[in-house]
Amino acid sequence: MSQAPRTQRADARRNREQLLDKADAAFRRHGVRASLAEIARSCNIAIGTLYRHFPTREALLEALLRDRIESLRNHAERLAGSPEPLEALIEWLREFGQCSSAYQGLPESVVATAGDEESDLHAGVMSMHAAAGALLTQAQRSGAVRPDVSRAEVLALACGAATASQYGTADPDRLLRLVVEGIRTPAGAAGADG
Amino acid sequence: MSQAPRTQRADARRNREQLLDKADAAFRRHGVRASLAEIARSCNIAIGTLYRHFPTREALLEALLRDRIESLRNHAERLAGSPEPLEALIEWLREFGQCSSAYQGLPESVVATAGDEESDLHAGVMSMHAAAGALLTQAQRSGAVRPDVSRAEVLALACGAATASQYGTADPDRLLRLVVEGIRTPAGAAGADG
DNA sequence: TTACTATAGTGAGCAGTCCTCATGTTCCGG
DNA sequence: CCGGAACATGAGGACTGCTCACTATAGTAA
Repeated sequence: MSQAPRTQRADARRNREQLLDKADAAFRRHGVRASLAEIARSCNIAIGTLYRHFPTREALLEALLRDRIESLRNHAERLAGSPEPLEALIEWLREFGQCSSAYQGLPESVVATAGDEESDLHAGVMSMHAAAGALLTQAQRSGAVRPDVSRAEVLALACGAATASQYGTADPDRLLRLVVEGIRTPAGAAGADG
Repeated sequence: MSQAPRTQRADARRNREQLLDKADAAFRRHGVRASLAEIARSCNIAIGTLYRHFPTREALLEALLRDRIESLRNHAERLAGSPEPLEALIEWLREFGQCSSAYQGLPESVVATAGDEESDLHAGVMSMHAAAGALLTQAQRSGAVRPDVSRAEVLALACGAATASQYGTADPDRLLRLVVEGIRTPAGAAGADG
């Protein structure tokens, strides 16, 4: 029973926060394969402590991503019902792209992790996708976006554009706008096809 | 001067071929970080021999890529002057996407390597880009593609679409077609803007 | 065939990484 | 101040990438 301290000890919480902070920086700089020992070192924390907080690299990534994914879902829900569905979709895809390309190798990692239904990320990713799907459907109902593109296709294109923009010198916003041109309803099409 | 054997020894050439063959398979299965020791083992060749032929992982990748890159350049040059410039561009971008996404992590690797002007790949990649640029220009002159998209943007989009199609369930050809929709001249635009 | 040697092959070993766990330390409620 | 649960520690085992001193062989010439 007991009144045992329900909450984390103060030093542990401090360490956890610091680890997340430095891990984010390291993943941004070196991609998802950044050295965990280096992250621990940059916090003046022993490697064992890092593993106590985050038993695996994926756990650390999950912790970093959980907030962002929830934030993306909330953002999508906030944009639902916008009077300008296409602009809303673009705005959301821009943020989605930024998150997707924050760490090199992240999409592969997320797909591998979130595909596992046991994963903590699975549910979050699923509901984020659902919220994004609502945004897309809305833009399609408004007539701005072609009805024959799927949620998976739009997410893949936005993610691909954001990731690819890092390979070279292309501007991510510009690539996203080009992608959006591709999924818009062509000028002069009114619904029925030929 | 001397009559010393100018050419590679027969056993060395055999080993080299076998290494390239198995390395291609390993990179396809596990991405560009596949275990080199495993590749050597699958050839019944000592790890030192692999490193004798290919001093670094990048050298091995370069050897695998050189042919493909030259093939892409030749393909682009063959398609130059096609009576259907847009179809030609699409056909080439499809092959480009397939090559780009053959190994997981390849685009990052190629960009890092080819960006170095000392690299053996640099010149090949540059001339391939030039040939692709000609294809794009041709499609733009024909009026099929918007004049305001750059070569780098088109390559980035094609590469991104091909790569992203592997993250999920999206069909790479379908994504490429959507990308092409985005760079086409909008229906009902005749040059001057508003 | 044999002797010779440049070329090629070998794999133990170093260095770096991931992760574990037995041990030492610290916070916090009483 | 004490007890002990929670926490931190870092040496060490297992693995991987890569090196290099040594061995073996292909190909040449006598």
